[in-house]
Amino acid sequence: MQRNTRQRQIILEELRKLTTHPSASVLYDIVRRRLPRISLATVYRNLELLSREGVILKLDLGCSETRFDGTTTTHYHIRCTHCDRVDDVQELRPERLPEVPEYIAGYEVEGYSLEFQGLCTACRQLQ
Amino acid sequence: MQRNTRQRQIILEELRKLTTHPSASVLYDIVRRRLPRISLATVYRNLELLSREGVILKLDLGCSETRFDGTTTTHYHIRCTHCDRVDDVQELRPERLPEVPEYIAGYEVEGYSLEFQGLCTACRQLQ
DNA sequence: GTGTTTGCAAACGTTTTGCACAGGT
DNA sequence: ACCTGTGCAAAACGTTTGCAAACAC
Repeated sequence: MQRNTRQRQIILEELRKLTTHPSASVLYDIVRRRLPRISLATVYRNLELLSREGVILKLDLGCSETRFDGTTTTHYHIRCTHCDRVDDVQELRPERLPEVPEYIAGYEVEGYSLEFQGLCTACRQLQ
Repeated sequence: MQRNTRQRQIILEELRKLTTHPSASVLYDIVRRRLPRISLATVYRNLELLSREGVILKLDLGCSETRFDGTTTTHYHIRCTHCDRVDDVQELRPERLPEVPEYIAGYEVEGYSLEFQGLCTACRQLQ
């Protein structure tokens, strides 16, 4: 049976406050303000557990660190190729989403991931 | 000015022989049969250089290792969630590919990545 | 009380780097 | 001759693990 620890509560609470799709270590720095003795391993373990349970989303975008999303409703992301900022994509017309055949190349298809890349407003101004 | 070394030639040649989208270390093991003294760092450096030049493709799929593709023509991939095998996707109707607006969420869009996941034939039979 | 979760430190797997030497042009 | 590229070893990086103590239930 799974337990409701203070660490897990606060990790989820702080993740849900953010729209920035933080990495484990960014979230660790934030959570540490409320739980100064928490360890990075605890953050990793809870993010793993919460995403395995479908409470949060683990985002494997093209950047070095895995990012996390407190929302699990289907939506897409765009990542800045310059600063690795990640934002939600709202303006996708659903009729222009990929078709998902039951089988592709002999595989039984389970799903797909779609991620946009671009230059964010801030980085565009630096160019 | 860039040089045409034997290591670089053979790395590219062996990558292009494969349709398996190998990781750096898998390709290293193959290249080593022809160049026994080559180092893994050289393989990494050349794969990085070749992909930066647009000669090959660096695939950041959801698995632990980066995979490489000797082909740069636009196509998509499907990865087995069980064994991490990666195959090319042929059967995508282009009218059901994502639309790419010029701007999304304030970003100047550069492109997108689309990857399918599923169970390959071999892994399906083990279930 | 039991069994899950924690903090810590150490290990892990992948990728990158510093450096002196080798080799392409 | 120059200066890019190599092999090697070590470091870096993000993440996971083993363990004894702490804590939720």
